[in-house]
Amino acid sequence: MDLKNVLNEEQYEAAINIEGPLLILAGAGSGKTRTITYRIAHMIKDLDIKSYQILAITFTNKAAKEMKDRVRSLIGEVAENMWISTFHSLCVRILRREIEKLGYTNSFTIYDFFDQKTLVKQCLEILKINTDNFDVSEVIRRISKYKNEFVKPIEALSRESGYREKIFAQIYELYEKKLFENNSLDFDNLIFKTIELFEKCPDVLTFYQSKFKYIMVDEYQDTNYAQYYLVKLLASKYKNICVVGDDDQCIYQWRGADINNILDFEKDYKDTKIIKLEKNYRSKANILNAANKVILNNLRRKDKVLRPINSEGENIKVFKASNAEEEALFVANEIVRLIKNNGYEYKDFGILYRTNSQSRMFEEIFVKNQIPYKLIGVVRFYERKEIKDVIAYLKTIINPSDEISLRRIVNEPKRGIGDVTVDKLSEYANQNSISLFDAMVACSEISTISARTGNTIKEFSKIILDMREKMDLKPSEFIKLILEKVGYMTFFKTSKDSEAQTRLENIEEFINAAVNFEDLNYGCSIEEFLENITLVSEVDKYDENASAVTLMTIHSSKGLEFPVVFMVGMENGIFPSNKCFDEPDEMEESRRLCYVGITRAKNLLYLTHANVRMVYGETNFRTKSKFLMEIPSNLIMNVTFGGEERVSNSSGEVRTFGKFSPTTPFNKPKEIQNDISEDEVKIGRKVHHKTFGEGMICKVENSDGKTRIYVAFDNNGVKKLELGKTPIKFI
DNA sequence: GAAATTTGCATTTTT
DNA sequence: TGCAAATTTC
Repeated sequence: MDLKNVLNEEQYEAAINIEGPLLILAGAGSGKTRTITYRIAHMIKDLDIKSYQILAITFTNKAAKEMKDRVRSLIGEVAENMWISTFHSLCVRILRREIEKLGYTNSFTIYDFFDQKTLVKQCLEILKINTDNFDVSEVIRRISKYKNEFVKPIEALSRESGYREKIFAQIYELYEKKLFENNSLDFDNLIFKTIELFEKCPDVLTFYQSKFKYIMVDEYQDTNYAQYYLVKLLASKYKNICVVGDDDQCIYQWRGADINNILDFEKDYKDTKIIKLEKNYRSKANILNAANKVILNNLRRKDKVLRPINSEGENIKVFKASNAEEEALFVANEIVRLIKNNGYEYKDFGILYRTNSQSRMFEEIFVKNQIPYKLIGVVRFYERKEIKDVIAYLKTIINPSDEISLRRIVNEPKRGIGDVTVDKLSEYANQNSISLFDAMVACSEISTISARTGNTIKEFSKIILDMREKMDLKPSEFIKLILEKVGYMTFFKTSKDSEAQTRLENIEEFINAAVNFEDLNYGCSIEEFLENITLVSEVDKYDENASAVTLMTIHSSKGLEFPVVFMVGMENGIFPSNKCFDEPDEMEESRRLCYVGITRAKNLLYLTHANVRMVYGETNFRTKSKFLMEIPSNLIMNVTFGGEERVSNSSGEVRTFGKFSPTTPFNKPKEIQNDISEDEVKIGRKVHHKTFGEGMICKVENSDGKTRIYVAFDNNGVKKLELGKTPIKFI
């Protein structure tokens, strides 16, 4: 391969240094993925390294897929045997083969956050711990922390001395025991158990060490201790380890990512070669310089600077809005203007914010102005109740020990197996040391359960047992069959719930997802399908070609780029958050986040902040973000809504900046749901209620300054509602 | 049990 | 403020 022609000098060096430890410090937009894919292609094509000897680890499935596609396009199907995967899917793959050595069975299920929550609640109940002092999420965080640091329950118990800490360790111990009994693993366990497996079975470790002669890890700055340790174990035989990362982009410390992993890489691996990729191909020079200046304020970082390849570009546009609404209007207006005058498309815009709750105002304004947008990362499809129920059915069938899933669906749809019955079954199961499901099968042995309930239980367990015989069906067929057998669809079809229709559609969508998966993975099993949906995130599904503006948190934007970026809510207290002002580490992480946000922009960068904003129900004056002040003023251009602008450079000159087009389809915001003016309330008008669905106003009543309306709902009869208090919208 | 009402609480979430 | 969870009410 003619690498010299397609790579720059540093990239070339990175691509040809194959033996021994290599640290690639790759700044944002420096052609990192390109370098890695050529590196792999070079190894296979020029050096005759076998593809099955290569392991490449990424953080997202999307990144893994992209890398695989790009390698494939360079060298063709030989790439197929290469392991390119996320940490988690790598571990699942190993564990599915070997976990029996740890006493689990290979049909183990993976628990998501919600399953974890349920399990922790169970643990707290068993240990009789008052939930006032021990918040479930806090417990999960602590447990996760232990696992990220590879601390086993026994070690946690012996190391903790504080009163609370001891209790956390106790919960951790029980939680692990329960997970084991359920033959289930949580996300952190996938990595934890793989390490445990390697420690316990040196022959297994040796096998993988020998297999993976060449290892690459992307986004190394965001690895936690457990991941670091796992990589270290795997790489210790050949030490052909290449890690790629950017300490300035470490934004997951709060989740256990240890920035020292990248900062100390040279200490960990003797004779490390370091290559810096500092040429930035993505952003205009002004944008890049701003990013460089901001990040310079961090103390703990590797010395490097991003050098622009592109021209200066326009100045960074800063807009001070009087309030949140104006901020959103401004953004909407700019989008419309740029599309009209400068040939941009909707998909060229990314709106980035610190917290998901900030998206609301933008959505509202975009809806009103018919700007198509896609929201990433708020309500995840697989987190909807009905979808989780279907998944719980699958998990119950696949893994007979999974009590969490079984409990979830045992009375869903309602079939008369309530809490009392489940408690009886559970007690029997404990006494006889069998699983809850086996207790159900043997329910006739339990004297306290009536014959009628017993029959229902038998009927239910028979369905599950029958389904276990049908696991060779295609996933979509399998899902359809189970739903039919338990009458789930019929339940929704006859349900009065106004959400029923949506739920039904979601389930159909879920079946479609199964069909899609089958098409892409011929002959795949239900287990594979299930695994895929548990391990795939929202950002993975981000479609860069969809014609819509993207709204997402800065965190989710890592690895993406947009021709035009709006970073909104640039105010102290939001970004950086209040906490950062007390904790320097948090401030630095926040600054890195700011750096990530800025470097997403290719051509234009907008930073907006509001003078007044409502936060937690309180309206207060706001100050502009500390980070904004860190950008040299000669790179900034203050803009105003209408069109004129003021340049805040030293010379104080004023230029004109894109006039507001009169044809811009712009409406001032109209009613928000709760301040509907009374004269709009007319009999016959159609409304939508949050819980009751659609209906029509049939009577209006005015008394003591309140307006009450009577609405005949399509599915829920007539309700009397107070205007302004009830969540309705006109349709 | 479901619906209405009150209370509480509030970053970021690659898997 | 706006929401989800907890609690009370019907």
